[in-house]
Amino acid sequence: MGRKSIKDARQPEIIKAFYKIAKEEGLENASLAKTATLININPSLVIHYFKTKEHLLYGLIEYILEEYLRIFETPSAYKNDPRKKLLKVIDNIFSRKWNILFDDSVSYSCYSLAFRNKNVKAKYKVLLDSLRTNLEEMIIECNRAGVLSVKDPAFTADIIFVIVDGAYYYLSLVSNKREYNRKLAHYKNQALLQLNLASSSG
Amino acid sequence: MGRKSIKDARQPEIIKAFYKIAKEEGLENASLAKTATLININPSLVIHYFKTKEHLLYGLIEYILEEYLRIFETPSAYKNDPRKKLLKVIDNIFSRKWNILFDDSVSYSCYSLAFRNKNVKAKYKVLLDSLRTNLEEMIIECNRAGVLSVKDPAFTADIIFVIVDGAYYYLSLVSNKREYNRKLAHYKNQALLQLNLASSSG
Amino acid sequence: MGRKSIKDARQPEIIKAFYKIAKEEGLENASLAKTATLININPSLVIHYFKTKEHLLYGLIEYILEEYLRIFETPSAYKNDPRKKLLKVIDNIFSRKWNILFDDSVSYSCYSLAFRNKNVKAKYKVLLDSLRTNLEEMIIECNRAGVLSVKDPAFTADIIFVIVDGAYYYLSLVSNKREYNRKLAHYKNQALLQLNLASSSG
Amino acid sequence: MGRKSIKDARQPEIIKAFYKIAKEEGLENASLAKTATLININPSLVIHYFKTKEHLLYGLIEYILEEYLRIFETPSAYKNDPRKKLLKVIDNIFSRKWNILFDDSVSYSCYSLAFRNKNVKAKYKVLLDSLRTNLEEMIIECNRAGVLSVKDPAFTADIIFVIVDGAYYYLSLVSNKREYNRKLAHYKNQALLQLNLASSSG
DNA sequence: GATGAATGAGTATTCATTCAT
DNA sequence: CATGAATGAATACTCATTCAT
Repeated sequence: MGRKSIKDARQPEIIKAFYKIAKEEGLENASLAKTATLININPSLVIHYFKTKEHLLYGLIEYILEEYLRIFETPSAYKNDPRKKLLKVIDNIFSRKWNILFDDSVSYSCYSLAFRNKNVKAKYKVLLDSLRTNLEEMIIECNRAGVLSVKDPAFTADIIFVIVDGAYYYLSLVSNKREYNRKLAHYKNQALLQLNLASSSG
Repeated sequence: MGRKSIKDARQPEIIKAFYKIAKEEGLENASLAKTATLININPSLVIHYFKTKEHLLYGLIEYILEEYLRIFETPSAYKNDPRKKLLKVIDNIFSRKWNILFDDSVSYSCYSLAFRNKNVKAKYKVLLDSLRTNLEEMIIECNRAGVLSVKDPAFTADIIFVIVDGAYYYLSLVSNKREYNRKLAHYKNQALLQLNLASSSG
Repeated sequence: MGRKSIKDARQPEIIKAFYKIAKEEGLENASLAKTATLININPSLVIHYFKTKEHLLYGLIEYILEEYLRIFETPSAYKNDPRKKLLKVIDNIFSRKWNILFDDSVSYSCYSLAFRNKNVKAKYKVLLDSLRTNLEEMIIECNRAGVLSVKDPAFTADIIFVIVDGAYYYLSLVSNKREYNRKLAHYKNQALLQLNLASSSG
Repeated sequence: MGRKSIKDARQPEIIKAFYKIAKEEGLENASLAKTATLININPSLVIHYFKTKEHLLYGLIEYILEEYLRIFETPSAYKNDPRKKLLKVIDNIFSRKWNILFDDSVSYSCYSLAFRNKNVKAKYKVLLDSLRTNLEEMIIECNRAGVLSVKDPAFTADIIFVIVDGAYYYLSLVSNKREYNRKLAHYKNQALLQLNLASSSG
């Protein structure tokens, strides 16, 4: 029944190339032609796989959002220790690691599309809610295990991510490494405060 | 100094037109041609006043940042009442009013440019610092007047704006009005908590 | 001769789809891709059956020309009455029925190709001559049966189709139904005049 | 007040170039790029003068239709001789001269657009009506001068153009020169018959 | 018979910009 | 100050077609 489809391999390849261009030159300057050139294919092949640039963009957004969720990846050794797991996630969030993922113009450019595109808006809402729900569940687990006693896990998870998003909004502008780290520690402490886990200082 | 030059009148006119287009179609789709058409002038005239599109963009960013600072406008009647003034500003920030100013794709698109453009990055840093400093001074004034006793006004101002920025990052995606208002109230309360001014709940 | 090949079924299906697209969007905008999409097949399959787009176009033209000749279809009851048959054909020609077949952009677009393509030109010449010869034979039959006495049947048939083609060239532009019908009646009468069969008026 | 516009010179230049390409390669293959190349300008300059290809097409159609009306041009010496003028126009119409103007794929391609474009349809209707009205007036003048006594000048003018249009529809397919001329003479005679001016034969 | 991969040329149009007037 | 001429590069996308499976 016809030639074998290699969509599963090609589509991510193209999306990643598109992402790379967008990172380097800005989403607004990322074009089908540049993307195709990067991976040595014909521009019309990009269209073949995504129909329109818009669909490629949706592909990119989905890719980015999936990456975001990897923040919850923790060592399997922590499986039975909800407290360790939670702290590890908090560490992940307030590490340069996530920052690298998060801290680029592409995600803000994509986000800005949400204001004019319901599809994009919905995708981002799902992501931000997923982040919150995942964290909430981790808090609940800690409560259940008796290692934490947070009154309103849902709101707590919410406010933590509010702090995270607001924090990086500011930190993205900070070039000075010392200032960056000091601020980051402060913000992290505020997050831990919400869990009654803050260090004495801050 | 004589008569005002036409330049002084034309430049803001063009910037506002550019902003309007950017709001409606996205910054990435805002062009000199569209801008010129909107105010019935020749595209060359836009170049005449701004040299390049990049300079027009800087004009837009400055315009937006100036608008941000209007959040601190309070009735002159409050002049001698630092507490009232502070609360009014908090009200402003957590009102739909500021949201309308803030809550559009243009500011995020401009912000995203900061990652690739040091000039833009610097401008945004100055703005975010100004917001924080202004608020910090208001807190200090309240402390001095004895109506507040905040230990670290600088950090408090900082964290309040972190909450604000994170709050709107989430709220921009919320279409449901009730959910929106409930969340907004929560976030506002968190800000007031930082000032030891929160209502009992939250 | 055994089982019909799929080719015999597929080719007309494709031609009809191509025709439909051409009707709706104009021949110049009809593509293999759109044709294939319409009948849910792969564009390559169209090429498989027609080798090139040009051949598909020839198929379309042949299809259209065949449709034209259906104007001579008359009820079998008229078989032995040449006068009735002739009048029926004249009726067919000057009815909306033929118009619907004839009155679309596709036939004129195809016709226009005759100027640059000898193949197309020849096909159209054969058609127009066939139309004339068929009518001529009907007139001769009427002459022979004594119900008509037309001196030059060949030229009469010719001039009748000249009137028909010229008539629809004008009528295709007439939107007003009353004007359309009045003109059509006039032109029909002119055709009948050529056969000495016109109504008193006109 | 700015640079002098040369639209009046450029637009017709571009239209003629577009027409030339359309004649040679067919309207459906005439592109902005080819047009620009022909007259050594940049494709975007064509857009500068016509905004869209559609508008260029309208320009072309108007140009063609204006050319059509030149069929009524007669030597000024005939000014006071309506009979001579009328016969001259009939001569014009049934000469190769008009044929050259009329007899190409472009006019039929343009005409075919009328079926999907009200604008084009209206333009063609105006032209065909103008042709008829002009001829009608010439007949009336002849009647008044006593050199003709045509009962229904309007319908007579109409039917003459019906014959003309139908005639060229057939003749465009005739390659054989002798056949072409014989037919043309026949058709012309039919037109003259409508004016009671036909030669004895026919 | 039928599909999907892949190409390369082509399309109209938009864009920022320069320069002449 | 302001317009219009002109350019050249870039854009997303469509197209017919070839070839592998």
